[in-house]
Amino acid sequence: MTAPLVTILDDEPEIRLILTEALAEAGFRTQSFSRAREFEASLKRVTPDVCLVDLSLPDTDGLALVHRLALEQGATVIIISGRAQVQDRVTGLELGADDYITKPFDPAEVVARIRARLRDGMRSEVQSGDTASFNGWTAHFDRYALEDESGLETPFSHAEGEVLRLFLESPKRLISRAQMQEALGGGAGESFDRAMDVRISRLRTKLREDPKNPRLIKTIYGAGYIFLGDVQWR
Amino acid sequence: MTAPLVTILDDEPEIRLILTEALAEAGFRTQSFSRAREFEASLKRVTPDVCLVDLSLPDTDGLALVHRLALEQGATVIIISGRAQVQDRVTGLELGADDYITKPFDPAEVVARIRARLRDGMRSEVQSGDTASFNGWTAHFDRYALEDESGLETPFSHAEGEVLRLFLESPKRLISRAQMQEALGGGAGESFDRAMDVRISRLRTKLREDPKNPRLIKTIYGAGYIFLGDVQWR
DNA sequence: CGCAATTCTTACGAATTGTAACAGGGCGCC
DNA sequence: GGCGCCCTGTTACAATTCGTAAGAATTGCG
Repeated sequence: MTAPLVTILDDEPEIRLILTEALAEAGFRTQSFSRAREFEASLKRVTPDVCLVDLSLPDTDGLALVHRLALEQGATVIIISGRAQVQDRVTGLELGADDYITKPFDPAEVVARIRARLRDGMRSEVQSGDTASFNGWTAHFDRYALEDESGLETPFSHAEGEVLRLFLESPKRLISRAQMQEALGGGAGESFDRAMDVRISRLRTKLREDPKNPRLIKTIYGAGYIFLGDVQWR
Repeated sequence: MTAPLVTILDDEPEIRLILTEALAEAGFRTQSFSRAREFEASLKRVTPDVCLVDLSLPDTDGLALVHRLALEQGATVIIISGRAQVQDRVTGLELGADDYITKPFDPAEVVARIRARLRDGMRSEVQSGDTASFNGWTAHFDRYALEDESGLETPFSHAEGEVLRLFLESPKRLISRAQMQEALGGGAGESFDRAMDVRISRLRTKLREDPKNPRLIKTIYGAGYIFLGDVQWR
């Protein structure tokens, strides 16, 4: 699995530098161009996963280029432009761009928007199943199974998975009972909240927690629960 | 081909009105909600093509909702928020949102961004072949047969094919019973939903699933079904 | 009309989940 | 520390949901 390739087309060297650095740090491969000519030539050799394109180029009509790229070539195009009028953005998007970012921009947001576009492509492809690892365990939410250190899998149910997901989404943070109830069953009906205790109890058994000394799911008396453990989503 | 369905979740009536009008004019069907609860309930019946979600909701944590929608349900989510800080936008996008629009917004831009997201979805649906492969199997919908790894073919019926096609069109995504009934039987009569169970049961037999440990068609108790398996249409 | 294939309905057993009851332990108060 | 009250954990049981077998109804075809 190679890193996604992002190409940058902008005539300002400073912008190219900022973007190249930010993207490299985010784990992407990059190629940058200052002229549309060179950029289009390179497309004949490789197909980038995302193209960042500045509209105000000296040697071509940016919008026409975007149109060729997006609608004819089927590439994923993000426009980066100094023109911030709504009308500019609308026409850019209507012409086939997948996103439109205005200068000045924050590199972190550019990275986040690129990731969003890459996710889109994934969705139809191999779709990275959402799994998370923590302290020797691996939770496979796609197939509802908890994987041991040794690879042994224990299935968990939907209700258990909801609780587990909630914990893994905010580890090392106190989660109050009310929050939990709201996030899960839809706390409208004040059905006895003991259901939650049971869910957690069952989850603890599957995680093989020592009742006397829970290491992962800790109870904060009178406040809620807290999930310890170093979570890493994949 | 029916118009794409866009749902709006925002607690301000004025915003809902503006968006509903703009979207209707642009040719979309719309549904709007003021509470997250009602919104999530509706998701069990229909799957919108795009969800517009306001983050600052009175009755739930907007970010958690977005995460559930985007990663768990695989929905296309556009956040509309009053919080305009870069950090807010980045976390929103990282959590799975497909776009992030800040208030105040121009309806025309919202429409353009929705169209961009819909284009994305189309891109992968170009696959119009009537054959799909997954995990060693090949389904030939043109001649109603399921092909083995070894080339052995098992015929399947029309009803079985409908279910299989539904699964293969949205793999690795939860499909609620209601959605399934809508897609199949055409929600007419409230015929006893056991019919669906039977269809799925028969399909499972043809796929030689182990009843105790199904690998492809998984049941989510109280929620629906999910089809695992890496699908590729030809 | 008869036959066969398909599909639905019915029925009952199995799995999951919520509810209730009881046991254990923390925390304040004396 | 000891006593009670309240919060939490666990177990048992009931309600709901689901799987599948078998018979009934439907459809299609000759």
